[in-house]
Amino acid sequence: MNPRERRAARQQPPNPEAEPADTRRRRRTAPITVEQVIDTALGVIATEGYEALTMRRLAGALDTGPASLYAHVVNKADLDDLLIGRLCAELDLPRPDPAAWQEQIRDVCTRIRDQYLKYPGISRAALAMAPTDLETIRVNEGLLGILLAGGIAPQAAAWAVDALLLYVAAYCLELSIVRERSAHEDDAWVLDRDELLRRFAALPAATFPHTTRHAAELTAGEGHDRFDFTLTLMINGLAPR
Amino acid sequence: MNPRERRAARQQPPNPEAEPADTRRRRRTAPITVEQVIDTALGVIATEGYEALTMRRLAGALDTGPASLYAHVVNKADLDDLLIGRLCAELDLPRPDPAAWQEQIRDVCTRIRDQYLKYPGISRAALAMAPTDLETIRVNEGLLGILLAGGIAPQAAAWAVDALLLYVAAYCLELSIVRERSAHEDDAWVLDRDELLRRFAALPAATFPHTTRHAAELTAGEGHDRFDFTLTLMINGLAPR
DNA sequence: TTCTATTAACGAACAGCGTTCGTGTCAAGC
DNA sequence: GCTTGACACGAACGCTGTTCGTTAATAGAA
Repeated sequence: MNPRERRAARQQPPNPEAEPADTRRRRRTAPITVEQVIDTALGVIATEGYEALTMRRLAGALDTGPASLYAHVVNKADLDDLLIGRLCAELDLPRPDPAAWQEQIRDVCTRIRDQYLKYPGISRAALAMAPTDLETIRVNEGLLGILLAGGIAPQAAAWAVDALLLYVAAYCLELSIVRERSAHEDDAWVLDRDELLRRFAALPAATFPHTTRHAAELTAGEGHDRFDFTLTLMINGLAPR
Repeated sequence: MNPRERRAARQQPPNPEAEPADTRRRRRTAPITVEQVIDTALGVIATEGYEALTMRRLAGALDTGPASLYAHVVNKADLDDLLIGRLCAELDLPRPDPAAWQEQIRDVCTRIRDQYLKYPGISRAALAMAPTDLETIRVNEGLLGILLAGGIAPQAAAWAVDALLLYVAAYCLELSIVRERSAHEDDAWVLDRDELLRRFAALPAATFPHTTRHAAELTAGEGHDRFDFTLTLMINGLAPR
């Protein structure tokens, strides 16, 4: 079976009459399955980051050569789609509660964020993904349902889902980049907050009055304070006045 | 002079007593300068996209080999910083007007967006950039000034600048990816809006009630409607009630 | 003017990347 | 028992960013 056909088959709604994972024995002690590839890939990403996920590295983790992967996956891009699909599939979504839609939106976005951050850098793949994957649509549907239940107009709700997901992915991507740098960067190029604050304060106050004056605010934010702030921003902007 | 020293020198505030671009002749008819490298790189990106900007391609455009570039640039990452710096330098920022802060924010963000989109894919480099570049700080300062003039509290203003810039970069990155796909993708994998609408509508209504019902809204949006919407969202969330 | 130290430019190479081709090897169906 | 088809895989291709060692040309000193 052509891997392109595999991909096409995957995009169909799940067909219950398909035979379940046949476990025939091949030359290997156990044949490689797509699920196994996804699991291994996520393992590599979790421990070494998305940048480290190469076809060769993944093949090595499966004790085989890179060519073997192409029997299960069309592309690296296709693999990316599979990974994001898996991540989305693991998310469980609340049943929309009209009275608590703001809390629910915040909750789901936080869950997506943490899911992304478990696999550093993977949000880059999320940005580039086709909006046709079933699991992705499921998450979209979940968020959309919450907003609609909250009384948001359909058009606003649809675009807001888009904006929220885009922001979450971008936030995680940026954070992963920063973390990766601070992890395995030999020399400078990476700055902790104190250093950054000092730099801002040391700028010429004539040309950068606000930056020097509010250096503290610019560098403030423990944990996900910035994330929470932006979510509040969008939710507030969305809520009918 | 070591290219790392070059980089360090670049990060200093501009020193007016530095001698201006000496145009000594080397073996080449004209020596390569950093500005020339940046110009050529931007040219490559503008016509072929950021993905096509490799050190070899860039060197080729300068009629030399890839090794020659490393006399002017530490890294590809360093080159990225230079490119974003140049883009920021070309932005002109309005003088903050307390009465029109919302318009001004929208205006500057739109300018940044268009600047990014002129060089497709470059926003990826923007996401990864160190917040120490002078031109980047200049843009930050400009946005911060507008928000402060508008009466936004310093902490909210500082974080809002962050959120806005992050969203703009992510929006442009996503758009560039989609455009690149629709440009040089042989077969499917790219979907126009009609196709997308049809797919949404064709989903099982039992499991995706909102998606099928509001497929039109989900796929709506000419030009930068989504961009404008999200900016409004954030600005509305920011404005004191 | 002549000599030397510095510096940019460059050719060649390295390790690694995604991907493809051809081949080998196994299990199932007639 | 033989054919068929799917899977695994070694080897290779054309890329990538980056480094090394060398060459050529200039700037400043003598």
